Amino acid sequence: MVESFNAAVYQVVQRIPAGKVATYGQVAALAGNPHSARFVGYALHSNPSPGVIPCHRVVFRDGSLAPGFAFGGPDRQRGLLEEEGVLFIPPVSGHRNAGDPGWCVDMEHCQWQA
DNA sequence: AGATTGACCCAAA
DNA sequence: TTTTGGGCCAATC
Repeated sequence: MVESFNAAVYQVVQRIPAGKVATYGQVAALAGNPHSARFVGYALHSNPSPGVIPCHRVVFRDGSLAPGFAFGGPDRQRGLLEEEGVLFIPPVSGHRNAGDPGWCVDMEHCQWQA
């Protein structure tokens, strides 16, 4: 593997099946850097690769979305995920909700398992 | 050319 | 229980 960490991230994200979602940590680990979840999000933010990367399938560990989504807003993302069959659930108390207090992905049933 | 920030996640104090 | 710090790579100023 000689491709940059960035490229590895893109490969993993594209590998996520429809109707499933992966977390930044999950993608980072599959990319080969379990301790670099930060750069996963940054890679997508900086180099969305000609729109080939389904960033909307990448969510927080809690199931919420990144604060600065780039597809047109978090609303757009929820619609896309729902279209693919991802289940959404209201914010669960006792869980870390980081950014979007609106809706969270049902990680219990929709998290992508490599 | 060098320094800083940036879509995160986990562990320890 | 909450808060702080650490860890990594790449792009941008």
